[in-house]
Amino acid sequence: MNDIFKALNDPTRREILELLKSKDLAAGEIATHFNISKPSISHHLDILKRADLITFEKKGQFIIYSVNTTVMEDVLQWILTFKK
Amino acid sequence: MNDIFKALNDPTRREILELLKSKDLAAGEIATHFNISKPSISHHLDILKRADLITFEKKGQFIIYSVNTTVMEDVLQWILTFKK
DNA sequence: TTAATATTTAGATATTTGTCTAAATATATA
DNA sequence: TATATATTTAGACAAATATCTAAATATTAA
Repeated sequence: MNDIFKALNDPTRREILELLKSKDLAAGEIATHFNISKPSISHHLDILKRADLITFEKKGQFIIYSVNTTVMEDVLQWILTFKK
Repeated sequence: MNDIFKALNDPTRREILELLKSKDLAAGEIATHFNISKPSISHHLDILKRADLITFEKKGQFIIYSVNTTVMEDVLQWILTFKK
């Protein structure tokens, strides 16, 4: 849970998740959406990976990333405990 | 939204919210639940306040804090956009 | 008014974080 | 094999963060 909130606590990472919401993308394609270097994006992807918020699959020389909605469920449940 | 995720990205602050979920509490009462100095707790409360995740009311020399569930709704909606 | 209690503000410091460039690794293509 | 492309890893650095102690502010009670 700590890793998840940590991962969500960055606008770039949240935007990456929004991008992946509509379409799986390669790391490079993700990077082109931001004015940030590829190594930095790679680092953000790593943090999202550690939080299990994204999954990836190697396709030749590309690495395709997808959002993992099952982890979102955990956050959802936590939030819901505050609704009365 | 940035302020909310920032506020949620700390185990102490999340625990403060959980405490307030069951009962409104004074700043000092909140502080006794942690092995952290009162000024540090005050700082955490300030961050939660800025995110509008808690509200407060002055009662004599005490300041009573409550969780604000309406802001939780915003996070909830954001998370829900990932559920298909 | 003076002393005690509750809380915050100020200032300092060590740790964490986001970013960069340069280099390394892996795969595909000529 | 040699070269180009895709991505990550390593290392450095500035900015943000969580914590502390000491001091300031506000309220209550003697």
